[in-house]
Amino acid sequence: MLEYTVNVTSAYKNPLVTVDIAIFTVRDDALAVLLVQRPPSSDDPHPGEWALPGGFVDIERDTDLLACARRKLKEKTGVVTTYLEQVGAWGNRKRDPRGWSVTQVYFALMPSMDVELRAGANAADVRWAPIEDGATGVGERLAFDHSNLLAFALERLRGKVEYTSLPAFLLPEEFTLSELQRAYEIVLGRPLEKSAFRTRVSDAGLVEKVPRKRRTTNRPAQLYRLKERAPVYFPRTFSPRS
Amino acid sequence: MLEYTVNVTSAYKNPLVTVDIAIFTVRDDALAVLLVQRPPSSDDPHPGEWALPGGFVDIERDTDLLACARRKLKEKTGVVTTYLEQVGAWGNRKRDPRGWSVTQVYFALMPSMDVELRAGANAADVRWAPIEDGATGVGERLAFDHSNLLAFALERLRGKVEYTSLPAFLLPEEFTLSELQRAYEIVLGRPLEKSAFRTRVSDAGLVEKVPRKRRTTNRPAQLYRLKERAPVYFPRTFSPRS
DNA sequence: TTAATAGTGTCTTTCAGACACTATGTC
DNA sequence: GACATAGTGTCTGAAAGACACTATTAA
Repeated sequence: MLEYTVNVTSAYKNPLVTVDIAIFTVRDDALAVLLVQRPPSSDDPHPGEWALPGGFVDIERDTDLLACARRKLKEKTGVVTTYLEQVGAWGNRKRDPRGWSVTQVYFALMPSMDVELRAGANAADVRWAPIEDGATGVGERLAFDHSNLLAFALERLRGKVEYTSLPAFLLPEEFTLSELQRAYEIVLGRPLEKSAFRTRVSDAGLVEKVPRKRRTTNRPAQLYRLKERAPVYFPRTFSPRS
Repeated sequence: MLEYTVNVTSAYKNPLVTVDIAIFTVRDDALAVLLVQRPPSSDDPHPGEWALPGGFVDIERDTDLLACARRKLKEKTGVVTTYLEQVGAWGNRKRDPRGWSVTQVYFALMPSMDVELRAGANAADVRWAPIEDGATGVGERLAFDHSNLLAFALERLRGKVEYTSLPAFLLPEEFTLSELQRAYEIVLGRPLEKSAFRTRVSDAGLVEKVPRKRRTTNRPAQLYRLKERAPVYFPRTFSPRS
């Protein structure tokens, strides 16, 4: 019988591994990110400060990294099916006072109506924090290096919005094209031209009509839903960057 | 009967953390990736098999993840300054028989002339393995899940080549525009149109002339070098994908 | 009828694709 | 001069930007 006995020193020298998630939604006509407040007085670092939801990988419960991220997402929001994407990993000796640690950062997109916030264990409070147009984060400094992690997640999100259908995942299942355009504008922080936007969306085959209309105080708007669950990539970005 | 006892690290409930690197270069007019052979008989898993270079994060020596990747790169190739980018992280219970493990995958680009291969500790042999046009990896199956990791690294590389200057990092410091175009074609696996390519490169301000020419058996070609160390992003992809 | 938003058509601009053309070296 | 590769010019087509225009409902 062959044993792979990992020696104890090696185990000690292994970094800590966490998963942190930037959960985005659109609320009050603005992009918002979910924050949790760390327990006010405890042995954990940064008591009482606000942070991205996350925590240690549990090698008993989590079969893989994505499952770990989904578990944490569900614990805070109750939401299971949503868009979830890995942003990157940040690891060094100093980011966590408990030792050399690596965090796997994800971002999630969801319609705000789906969400029932739950503080749950390990969190004193939960809230949506708005992100100002063009800002790289929320108004306050977050625990650990989470302000930086949020800035990276935002940068990735804004970058991909230029050429993908990601903002559709911020909306409820059925939406009008004006609502979709508004979601793009909120994430990008700049207005888009209506005609070009609609041609682009329809050329990409992103959405399909549903036999309903949104009725307000004026002309009703056709409702659509996503044709595919997966994101769609457009042939070009919205406006050349250079 | 071969049995992997439940590893000691489980007791600490923390995953193992490794860094693996897909090091790419252009050799013999083809894209190639660096492989290392695992020691033929040892207590380590997958003896004698070929794998991407990598290994455990050393929390004593490595100040952060990038430093860890640079250390491993230098150990195998002697190269210090090169393009290095994080591709993503893969972690689950089964990928390493020693226990729940997470690997941070990077890819590196370098001119082949810079490289002096070194097997070093922990590796029986080192070699460049060519990647066929359009293939998702090398001809053989790699140790662990490294065939998958390589496929992801390749996908990322090919994707970014559509709209960035990355192939320039596969070339020596001075190069002709034809050589640059060839590097793009090798990575993309398809021919590009000369005129469009040159307009694009010059519009992007990617390169600058050096006062030398490459002399062969016909008209000499102007030599160029990168204007910036950092990659340049083009306003559009080479050819629309949809 | 008016207000308000939904939705379309047309012209322009930008840039890649195709391809022919000229330029400049070696032999 | 022949040949080979370097390098340019011109036309076309695809898709975004700008902006005016029409359509449809509630009140």
